[in-house]
Amino acid sequence: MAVRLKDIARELGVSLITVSKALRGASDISEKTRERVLKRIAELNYRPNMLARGLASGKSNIVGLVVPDLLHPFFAEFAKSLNGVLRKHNYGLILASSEEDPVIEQQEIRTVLARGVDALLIASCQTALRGFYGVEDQRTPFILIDRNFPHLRASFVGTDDYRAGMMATKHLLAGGRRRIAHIAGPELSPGIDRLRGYKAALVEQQRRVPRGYLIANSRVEEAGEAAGYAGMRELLRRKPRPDGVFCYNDLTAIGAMQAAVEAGLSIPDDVAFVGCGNIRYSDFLRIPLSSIDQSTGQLGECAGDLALELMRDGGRPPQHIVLDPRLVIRDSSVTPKR
Amino acid sequence: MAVRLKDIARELGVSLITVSKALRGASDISEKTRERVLKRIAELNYRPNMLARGLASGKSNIVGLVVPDLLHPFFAEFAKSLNGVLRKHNYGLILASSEEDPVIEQQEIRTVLARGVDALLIASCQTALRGFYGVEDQRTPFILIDRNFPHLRASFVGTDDYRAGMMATKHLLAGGRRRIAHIAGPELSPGIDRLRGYKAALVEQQRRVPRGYLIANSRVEEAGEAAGYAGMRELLRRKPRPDGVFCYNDLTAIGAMQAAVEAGLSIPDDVAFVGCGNIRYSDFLRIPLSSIDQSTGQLGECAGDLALELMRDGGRPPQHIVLDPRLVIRDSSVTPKR
DNA sequence: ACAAGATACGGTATCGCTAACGTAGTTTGC
DNA sequence: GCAAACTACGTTAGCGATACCGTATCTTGT
Repeated sequence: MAVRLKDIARELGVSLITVSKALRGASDISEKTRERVLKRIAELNYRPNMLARGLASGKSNIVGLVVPDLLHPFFAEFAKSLNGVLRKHNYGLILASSEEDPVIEQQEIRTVLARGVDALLIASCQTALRGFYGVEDQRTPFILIDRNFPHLRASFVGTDDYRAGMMATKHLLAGGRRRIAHIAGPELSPGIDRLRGYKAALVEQQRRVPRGYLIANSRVEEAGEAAGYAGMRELLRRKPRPDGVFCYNDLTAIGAMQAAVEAGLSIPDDVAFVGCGNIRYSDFLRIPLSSIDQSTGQLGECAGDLALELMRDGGRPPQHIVLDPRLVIRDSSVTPKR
Repeated sequence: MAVRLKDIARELGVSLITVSKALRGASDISEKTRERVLKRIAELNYRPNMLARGLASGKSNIVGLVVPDLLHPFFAEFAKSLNGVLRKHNYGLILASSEEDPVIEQQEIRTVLARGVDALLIASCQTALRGFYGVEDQRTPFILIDRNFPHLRASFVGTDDYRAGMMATKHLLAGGRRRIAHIAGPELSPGIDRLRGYKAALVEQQRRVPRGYLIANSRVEEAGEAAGYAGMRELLRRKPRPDGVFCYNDLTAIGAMQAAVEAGLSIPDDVAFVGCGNIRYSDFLRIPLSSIDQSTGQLGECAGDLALELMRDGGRPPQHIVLDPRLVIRDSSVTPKR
């Protein structure tokens, strides 16, 4: 097998302990011995067995991430930047996907915890808080990402979705739209809060939230385009039809725009669209999509930093990090200047 | 801390070994005892400590995946479907990203191996084979994905990129294009093979590979759009300018099309495009993009299955799994019927 | 000159689990 | 009726590292 501390120790005529200490930069070791050991360690390309170290020290140097769908650009980007932060601090990342299924999610959480992760990040798809029994009573610090549970005393890193919904809707109002619809997301905090923001923006401008202009999206996020397409088809049957649509996310918006174009409408003249998430491709779509940017990369970094903090000091009280969304205006909501 | 085997054993008045055996379904245990143990295990919501199990058994039940960029839809989808296969067999996934940097890649490979993964999947960004010293001489089985090293005796799962390049180019030829350019990818097997396929298709039709129609892409893949944009700008300066472009991948194609549109050209009438990878958004672009589909999800499954095989039987010789690409025709290469 | 502290190193006992035998007690074959 | 085989369970030794404490040697202050 691989080289072990014991081998190096014997070779160098010192004890295993001394090698271990040199490796970890302990203070009670002479400069000379340390160098001698480190030199040999480098030559042999030795790497400590992290399983053994984890078992002995109680620290695995691994963080667990449970997301509903890796393919979704939001989670992919989040995972990427989280990973970047962790790598710099010598933490590994163990990844699990729940496929938007609360049952799978619970299993995954259990197995990830059994692997002894030092912290757990979860974008949960539990609609009931109960799913979190078993995470709470672990010692392992955990952080909710993107999707919050207001009544759970836990750390959270995510977007101010209420403001996101409000900004999007206000933007449509400012563009002179009067009949603004919303294709909503699943009943988790982002969907709920964006919807609240949408409603609040309308109310603030003394408008009633129009009946029938609100499409509840029962499907999972994964089928974003299909849900958006179906939602828009429904909206197109309304009389009068909406002249602006705020969509739960960009995938939904893409599907919705597709339906509008197929119905012979012109975007944004007949109907304007705003999405959320500002995915990389928004700029290159048939009609470039206005969207709410969530600074996804930054969210990943924040979550990583917070995880590192919590691992250093487990007693720290839960923290909430909520980033402000930013509106990115493109052709789908504003007639391009000519 | 958590419940341990020892606790359950004491509680039930049996030995720790008996509990361990019941848990793992060993044969030398009575049906009665097994049930009694399993019942208690379920009640206590016990999960074995995987670090300890890994250390003792030499099997961690974890697979490592090293990719150049998680954000790239290809790798995101690959990781997703791989994860699906692994989950069904109770394997975890530890993820590392090299950010297209050979040095980081080597570090990540080392740390992942140090974590005792049972198998390692790598989409390598090493241009020199040397980067693979240290992986080879490990006992851990490993599989190259997407990017192959022809001279390395290793398992590989990926696309037939030569055929991909050939199919794309032939499709352009069949559409009556006569001046076909190629914006190439990095000098790794997919880029090299797609280029070879492109050349072979031209030669087969008795055409010379036109000088100046081949754009070498020195940048990393991540900057796909920018590279495509820059590449196309260069192609637009050629006289005569190309009437068809095969782009290394879809992101490159998106950037290239952007440049063409900005130059006032009409797609596909003035110039046709074919990409590769068939990303989810190809259908919704300004001009829907013809592309070579790589069955990415299936690749992930194949890689997962192969990894499981290799872990079961380490002595098995390296296997090559090469899936056939499939052409998906959209507006960017064919004038839509009216 | 000698107790007290600092310095550098090592021994022992885990961490939670599994592998590989051991060993009672029961069944079986002829 | 007794060795051989089978059944069900237990004992012992690790896996490769760390934590915690012990100890020999060297400084130091007064």
